[in-house]
Amino acid sequence: MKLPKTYEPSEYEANIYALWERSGAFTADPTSHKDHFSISMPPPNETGTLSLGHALFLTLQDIMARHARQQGKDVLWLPGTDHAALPVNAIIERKLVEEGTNKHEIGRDAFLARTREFVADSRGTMLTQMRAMGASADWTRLRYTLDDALNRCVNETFTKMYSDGLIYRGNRIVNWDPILETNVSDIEVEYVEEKAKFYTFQYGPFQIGTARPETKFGDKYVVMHPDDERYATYQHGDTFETEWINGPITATIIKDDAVDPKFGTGVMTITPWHSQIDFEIAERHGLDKEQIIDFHGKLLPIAGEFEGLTITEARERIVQKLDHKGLLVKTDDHYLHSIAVNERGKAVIEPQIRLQWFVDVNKPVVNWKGKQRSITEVLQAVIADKDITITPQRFNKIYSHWVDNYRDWCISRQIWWGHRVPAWYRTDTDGKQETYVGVQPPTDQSDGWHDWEQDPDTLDTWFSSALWTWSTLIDPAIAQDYSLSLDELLQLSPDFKAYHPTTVMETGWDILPFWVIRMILMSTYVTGQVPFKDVYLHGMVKAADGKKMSKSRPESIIDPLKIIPQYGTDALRMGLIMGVKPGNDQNWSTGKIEANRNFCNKLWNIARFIEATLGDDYTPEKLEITSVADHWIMQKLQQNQQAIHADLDQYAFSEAYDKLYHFIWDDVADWYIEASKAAPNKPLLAFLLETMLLLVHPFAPFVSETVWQTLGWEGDSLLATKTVVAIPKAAAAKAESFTQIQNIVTESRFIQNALKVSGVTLYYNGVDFLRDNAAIIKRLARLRDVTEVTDGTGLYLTSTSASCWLDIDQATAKAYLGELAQKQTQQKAVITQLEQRLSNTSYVKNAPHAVVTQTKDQLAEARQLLVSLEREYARFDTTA
RNA sequence: GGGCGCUUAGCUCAGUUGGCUAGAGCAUCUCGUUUACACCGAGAGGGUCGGGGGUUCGAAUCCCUCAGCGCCCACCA
Repeated sequence: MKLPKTYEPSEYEANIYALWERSGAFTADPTSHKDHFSISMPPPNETGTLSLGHALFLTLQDIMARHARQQGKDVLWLPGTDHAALPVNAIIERKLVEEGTNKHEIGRDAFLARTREFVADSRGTMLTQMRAMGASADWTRLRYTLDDALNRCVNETFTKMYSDGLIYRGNRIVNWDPILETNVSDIEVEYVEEKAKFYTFQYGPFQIGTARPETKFGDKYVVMHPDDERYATYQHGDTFETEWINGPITATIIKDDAVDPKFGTGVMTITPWHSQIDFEIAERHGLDKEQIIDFHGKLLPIAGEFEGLTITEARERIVQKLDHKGLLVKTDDHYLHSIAVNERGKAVIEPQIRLQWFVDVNKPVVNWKGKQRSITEVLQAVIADKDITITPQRFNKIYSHWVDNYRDWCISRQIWWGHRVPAWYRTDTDGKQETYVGVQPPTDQSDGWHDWEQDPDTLDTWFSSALWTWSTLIDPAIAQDYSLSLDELLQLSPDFKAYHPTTVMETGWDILPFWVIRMILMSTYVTGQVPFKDVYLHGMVKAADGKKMSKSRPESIIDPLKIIPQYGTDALRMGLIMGVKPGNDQNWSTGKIEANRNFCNKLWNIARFIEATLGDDYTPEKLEITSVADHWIMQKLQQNQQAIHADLDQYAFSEAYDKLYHFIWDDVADWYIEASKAAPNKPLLAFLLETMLLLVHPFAPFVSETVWQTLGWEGDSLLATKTVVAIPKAAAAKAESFTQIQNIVTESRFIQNALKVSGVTLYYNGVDFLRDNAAIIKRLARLRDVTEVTDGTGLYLTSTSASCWLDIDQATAKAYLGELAQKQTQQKAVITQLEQRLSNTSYVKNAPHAVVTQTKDQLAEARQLLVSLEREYARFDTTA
């Protein structure tokens, strides 16, 4: 015996993984004549550690990749990491503060050197941990969002979009984080409910409500809905004088339908510099905009005596001052509103107007299928035209909703870690400014002009992530040749030619708007291709109580690296996909992991049994399907293999897993292995094991490969690189006989259990398949014997048409009358139901023929069973 | 305000275009240590599929409605 008694995953996993990687089993070959299959791995944060979310996506993508390899495809699963600009930048800034310095003191170059050092130290951690999950990724093609080639792609794309007018620079209102001192995109902002005070002030003839009096210094426009009857006497453009915080001001009346007449007094003043809505109103009417709060969150000189105070410091004092002036009308202490915070760091967002770079999503300059369209039009078209399908389907709606509400994407960030905006500015001696945008820095020097200076900002991390599917396929060596255009780079890169569009994008539904939509945006624009044909979205793994795993509740976080040594990676993988629907969140449950640890053990022991049965001196023999059990298991094997592959082709992972689990545990272990103990078919057992290992492999690669390697039936061959084997055809009639045997065994067990008897003899009268399988039945039903007789008394079995009975004396058997009566009642109910259905002419007329036939068969079967039951019942009733 | 999802056994969840007596894992109860496995085997109990209405020969599945839970988006002057 080569297989030890128990499977200890931790003793094998690392070695098995090393064996795979060393062998090149995961290395893609773009020159292969096989069909290509490709997945871009969503690049995790390079400084992160493996979470259950990572474990889930690695499992799903690994199943896809391994399944495709088994189907004989050339597979590229391209791994990588993301530079995660904002969080990494924040970590370094915090470290600097802890050291008593800051980024401005040490300067940009030192800051970047410091950051590079930090990420280099931590990047390996994530890569090692991804391997621990068994990920069959092509590590020879590992990419990083800050690779030189990717940086070139970023600059090329930016330049191309700039020249097409898809990227512009403008003064727009942005979500400003005064703590991290950068702006963040709309979708990185989250809202937190907060109870606040809501003040109503007298403002000239009007009353206005606000929760933010500290922004009101510069307010000189009062806005109301044009149809609001209460203010019909006031005309758009009218002015009036009023006393305000720091003395008298002149205010102008503006009519705009952005105002909700039902809210408060239906009148508001606006602060265009610090509110999205106010900004839009100001834009519509060409109004002045003034900055009130600086970029550190402090009040500017316009606040007069309040200058330099923070928002919270100033608020109460301003209210007091207005109160003293008699302008405070009322205060509502129970006002509930949402405040915007940055999801990274949770700092309160202060809208600010800043000169930023934006992607224009509405300009119709993208060439898609021969037409000039806007980005949003292309994004809608790829779904409408089914160039891309999303699983589960319901996310189509969510996708459309996002795209319909897409606003210009602000792509510049005021942090240092990341791809720097490829724009340079210079001024001449008269102060005239010139902008240059290009892949490489401008080199010209002209008299009368100052030197070029690069834009200090970096790009949103998602800008480079959006290029991921194709930028990672560009040959890094070719990318160094700047004489080539971006299009030439793509066309000359073998990986791009072979693997793009990628086959499928597997990721969490939460980053559909951040990433999936933007990859489609960039890929269609730059390459003219969709980035992927299918999108598969998985759900979140939440804590056992159904709430999010959160750093604020450390006890809620499950660390996969603690689960793996305890239960094995395979158990974790299968536990994460068991019973989980695409796009649905799941709650963590150790029970599922345990169940799969047990499943691995079951598989291991099936292998041990087969190994022991074959014996050490076993030499391969020709496969022959002989017994009814053989035919039955081969039929099951064939059906399950087909069904499991079909499920996997449709990304129905939990369905495929469920079939696999029950085939192996119920059919193979509980029936076929047990039957084999009476009469083993060695070549068939060997074939069955090999086929099972192949079926299990995508789900549980470690245990399956460990068994395969330990047995060493084919020398050095790897299970990971084997392809699907054809299953020889079984005879349906013989397989059916085995189900008869199952009925006999099950009923015999049931009766013995119910009557608390054991070691009973089963008699039968002239039934061939019973004669042939007497030993198997005896063993499985734990009978004393299975004997052929011509006649006799006892308790007849009712679940089979075969004539057989258990040798149980009348007195004991009488106790079974109750069971028989109960079964009769059940059976009569079934028959009544079926008869009613068939007597319904509409049913017979309307239901599909197959369904009606099925019903008739069921009825015939049910009647037959009832006859048996009644006969048996009568026999005892009369002899009693 | 708009949208999406969920509500099925004690618990966690499957149930693919409507069609076997609605399933799984865990838990529970009974029996059992037979040399693959106690991380085991055999057997059992347990659900009027959230409530109500409708469509249909037929509804857990489709439609309407109500209730509860969760999430997303917008707004919050």
